[in-house]
Amino acid sequence: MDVKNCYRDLTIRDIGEGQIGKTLRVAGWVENIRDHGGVSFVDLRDMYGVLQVVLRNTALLKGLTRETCVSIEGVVEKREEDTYNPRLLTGTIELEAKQITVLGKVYQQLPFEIMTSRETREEVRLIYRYLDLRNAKVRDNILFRSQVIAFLRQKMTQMGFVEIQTPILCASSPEGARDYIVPSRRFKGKFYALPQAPQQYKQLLMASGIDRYFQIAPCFRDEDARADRSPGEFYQLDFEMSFATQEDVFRAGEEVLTAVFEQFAPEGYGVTKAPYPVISYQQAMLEFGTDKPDLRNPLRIMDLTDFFQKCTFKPFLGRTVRAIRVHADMSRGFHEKLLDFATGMGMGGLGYLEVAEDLTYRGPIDKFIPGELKEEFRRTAGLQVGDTIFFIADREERANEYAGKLRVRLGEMLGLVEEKAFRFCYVNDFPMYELDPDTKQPAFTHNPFSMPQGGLEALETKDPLDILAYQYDIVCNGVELSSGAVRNHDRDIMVKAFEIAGYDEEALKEKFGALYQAFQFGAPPHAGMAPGVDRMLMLLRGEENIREVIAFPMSGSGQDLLCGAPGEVTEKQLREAHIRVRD
RNA sequence: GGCCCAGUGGCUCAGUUGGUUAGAGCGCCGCCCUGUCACGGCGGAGGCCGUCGGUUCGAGUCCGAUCUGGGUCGCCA
Repeated sequence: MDVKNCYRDLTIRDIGEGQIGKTLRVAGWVENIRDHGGVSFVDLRDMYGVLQVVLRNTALLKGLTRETCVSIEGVVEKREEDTYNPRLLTGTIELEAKQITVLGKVYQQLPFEIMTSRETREEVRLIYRYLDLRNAKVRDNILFRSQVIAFLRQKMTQMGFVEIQTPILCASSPEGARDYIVPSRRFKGKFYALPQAPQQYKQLLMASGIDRYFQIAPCFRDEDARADRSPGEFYQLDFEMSFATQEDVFRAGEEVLTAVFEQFAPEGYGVTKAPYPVISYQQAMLEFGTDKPDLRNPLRIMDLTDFFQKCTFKPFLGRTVRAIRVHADMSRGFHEKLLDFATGMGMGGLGYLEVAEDLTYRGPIDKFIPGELKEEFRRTAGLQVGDTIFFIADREERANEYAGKLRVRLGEMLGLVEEKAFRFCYVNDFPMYELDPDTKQPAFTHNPFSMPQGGLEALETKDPLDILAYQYDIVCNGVELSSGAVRNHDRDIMVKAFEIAGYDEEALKEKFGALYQAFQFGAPPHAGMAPGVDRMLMLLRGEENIREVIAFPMSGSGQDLLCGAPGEVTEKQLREAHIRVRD
C-alpha cells in the first residue's frame, strides 16, 4: 500500500539502492545517535527496519534524543563500500538529512534501553509495554502472531470451515474453571460470565446445521497463571465438525497443525507429517509416564512388574516396577548426578544393571534374579551387550511419575533428544470417569460433553471407571496443544452419563439446559477440538514465557500493569450494576 | 491458598563476620571529536537500599510482618 503523505514517502522496508539520488521523506523513531562533531549518524527505525541517516549539519541534531519520533527529509546516498553495515537491510545506503521534523518529543528519560529491553525486569517492561514493543525482537513475536492467525484463518476456510463469532457475554457455567462474571444492569442480581470456551455454542451450531465451524476464540478462565498459561484470557483455534468421527477430527487437526508448523517453524526444523501417531492414554502413562509424551526423546519406559514378582528383591515385591533401557557409556559421575536427580524428586535410590560382554549383569540387583530367570529377563527387557537398565519401583502412580521424569532427564543428559523438531502425536482413550478423592464417587475426568465409548450400553453395564471416552489431546514436544472429543449428542446417553457423575436430569437441565433442549430435536453426531494459539506461538518461537507472544499480557496475578486493570469503578457504576462492595 | 527466589540511582547488578562518605557498567546531562553503526575521550548529576516494625552503640547487611514481581504446587470440566 502506498504510504506517501506529509510524513513520509516510503517505509524503510521499501528504501533501497533503487532510490539512490532521490530526495524523500522517511518517518520513524531515533534508535541511536552517534555524534562525531562534524558529522553525526542517526539510526532511524520504523516497524520494518532501520536506516542510517547522516547529518552533516550539526544544527539538525538539536532537539533529538533517542526514541524521538521524527520525519526526516533527505537524499538517499550509496555508502562507501568500507562503511557498509551487513546487519542492516539498508546497509549499503544511507539518508543524508536535509530537514528533520520532530513529530513526537521525548520528555522523560526512558525507563529502559529499547535495544536491550528484554533484559529488563518484566514488571517495568509491562508498565511501558509500548516501549518494550519498539524492540525488534519483542515486536516480531507479535507480528509473527498476526501472520500465524491470518494463516490459520485462511487454512481453515480452505478446509471448508466457516468462522462464526459466539457470544462473549454468556451464561455462567457451573463446571470447570472459575468464571469471570459481569453484573447485569437490567436484571438486578444477575450476572453474565465470560466464556471459558465456546464449547456449548459450537455444539449448538452443530445442532443448527452448521457443518464445520471454527473461530480464533478468546477464552476466559479466572485461574492462576503459569509460565505457559496466561491468567485470565487466551486464544484457541476452536473448531467443530458435524457427522464426524474421531478419525475425521484427527485428519483435520493434523492437516492444519502440520501446515502451520511447516509454514512457520524455524529454518531446518522437522515437523511430523500426517497421520500423527496415536497413543492411548494407558500406553502413554506406561511408556512415557505422562499423558504428554515428548516424542523427540527416543527412550521408552517398560513394565517389569510381573517379572520382578518372580524374583527375590524385596523392595520390588508388591510394587509397580518400571524400567528404562539405555545404550550408552556412563561415567561414575553420570550415575551420581542421576542418583541426585532421583533422590531429589523423592526416590529412595536408583537401581540399575549393566550388561557385560559375556551377557552377565553387573549391579547389586543381579543376585536377586534367579539363575533360571536371567535369560527370560534379558529377553523381556530386550537387553544387549553394553546396555544399562534403570529401575523404578513404587506404587503405580508414583512409578509413572518418577519413570517419566527420569526418562526426560536421561534423554537430556545423554543428548538423545532430537533437536530442531516438532513431534506431534494424539493421545486418546482417556477414561470417562475417575474417582473424586473427596466424595469417592465417579466424576468426569475431562469433559462432561464427551461421548463414552460403547455408548448407552457401556454406561449401563460397565464399571464407570472402566469406561473410556472419545476424548483426545494433541501433544507436541511434550506440550499439550489441544483437547478435543467426540461429543455426546444423544439426550438419553447424556442423561445417563450425568447420572453416573451424580447429577439427575433436573440438574442437567439446569446446568446445560440449552444443549439438553437442542439434543431433543435431531442433533447430529459431532466432534471437534481446540488447539491453543498462544501455545503454538510459544513452540514456534522457542519462547519459555507465554507473555512474550502476547501484545499486552497481564502479570501473573492477573493485572494489566499498563492500564491498571482490575481497577475501581465509580459509585454510580456500582449502583447501576446493583453491586455493593463489602469491606 | 501453600512453598521457593528476587526487590540497592532510569536499567542491569556488586556490596565481606553488622562498622566511616553505598560502588560498577550502561543510560542521562555538559564539553571535545568529519565515517560511526552498542563509535570514542573528558567531566557531571542522580540513591529514604520495596514498605513498616524490631534487635543493636551502629542495619543495605540480622529478625518479624507486609507489598510487588517471577517460578511452582493446588487450581486449570
